[in-house]
Amino acid sequence: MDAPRWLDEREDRAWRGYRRMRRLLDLELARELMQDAGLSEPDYDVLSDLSETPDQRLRLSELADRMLWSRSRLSHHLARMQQRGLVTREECPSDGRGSIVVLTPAGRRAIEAAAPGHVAAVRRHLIDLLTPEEMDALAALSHRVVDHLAGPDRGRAAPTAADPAA
Amino acid sequence: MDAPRWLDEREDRAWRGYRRMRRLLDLELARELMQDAGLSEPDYDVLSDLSETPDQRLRLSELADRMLWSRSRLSHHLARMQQRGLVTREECPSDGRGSIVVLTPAGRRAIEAAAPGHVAAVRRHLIDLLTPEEMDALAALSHRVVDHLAGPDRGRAAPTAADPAA
DNA sequence: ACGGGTTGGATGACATGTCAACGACTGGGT
DNA sequence: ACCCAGTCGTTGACATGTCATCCAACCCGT
Repeated sequence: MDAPRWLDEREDRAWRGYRRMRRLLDLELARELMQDAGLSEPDYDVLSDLSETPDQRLRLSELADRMLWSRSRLSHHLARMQQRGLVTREECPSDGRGSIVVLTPAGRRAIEAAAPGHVAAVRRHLIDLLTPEEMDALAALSHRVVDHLAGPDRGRAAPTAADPAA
Repeated sequence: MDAPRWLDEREDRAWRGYRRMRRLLDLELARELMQDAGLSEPDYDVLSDLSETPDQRLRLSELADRMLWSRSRLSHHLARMQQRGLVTREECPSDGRGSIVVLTPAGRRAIEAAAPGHVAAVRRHLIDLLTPEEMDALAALSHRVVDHLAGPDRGRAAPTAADPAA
């Protein structure tokens, strides 16, 4: 990295804007969600993913993969959610090590109560501010970035340079 | 919120893509930054903001405002960075309560060593993947979202509905 | 069926962030 | 000069996330 190619003004605008949006949008959405529904964003995401599933249940690692969380983090977080009665764990019949996360009725009620308000907030602070072209651009660009990050190494080590593993 | 207007497919693509990008991009940039320079992203941001300033020094609250951090968070974080010798605190001559955060030579060296690699990573994983149109769209859209969030209440309480404070 | 390597998940120690006080200081009104 | 509401920064308690490690159960070649 001898000649560092800095960001020009246009690139800088995009990068700084992205980061500021990221931070402010998150703060606001988290604030409203907590205030209106008593859920944190991580709570919401767990409940949301579970509720989208046919039986309201998922293997812990399957859920972790979908959410891009470490198993450890999910395990800790589920412990807290379990204490609040939002989810339970069941043994996995097909794999003695595994555990299955299940949405409780209270958990279902919580996500159903929270969802409309949360979606409205997402609209109010983001979606409804975008032109159709921007919406598509954001979708296209983000998916490209995601594919680029997921592609080269399938979620493993750094792909920077010569890699002795062929 | 009687008739919850859910996200249609196009909106959903944008929203999910954004969130996935957010997460993956962060993980990767943080990982590389830590590996290459031994800095966390928060470390980098603090050093970066300080180094952009004329005298390499800023009032704590000024820095906190720029970064959109709470004073408390910044105070804690500075304590850790101070222990590593990256910054120091000085008394503020004009305000007896205030404290001034100063970049140390070691801190300057750290940011100068880290910056080229970090910028390169930002390019590699984001900037260089965008078309010029997407770059401008991202800048425009993010700034609009930021203005919208900063506007109605100047970083104060919820702007949701009727507010008794006129 | 056994043994070695791998995976799923839990756990404890620790790093980090949030929130609610608190004490020090300021500045404006009297 | 003095009060006093508001601001600055720090602090401690707590919530959350990360990392290394552990154990049990799995897979697979023998």
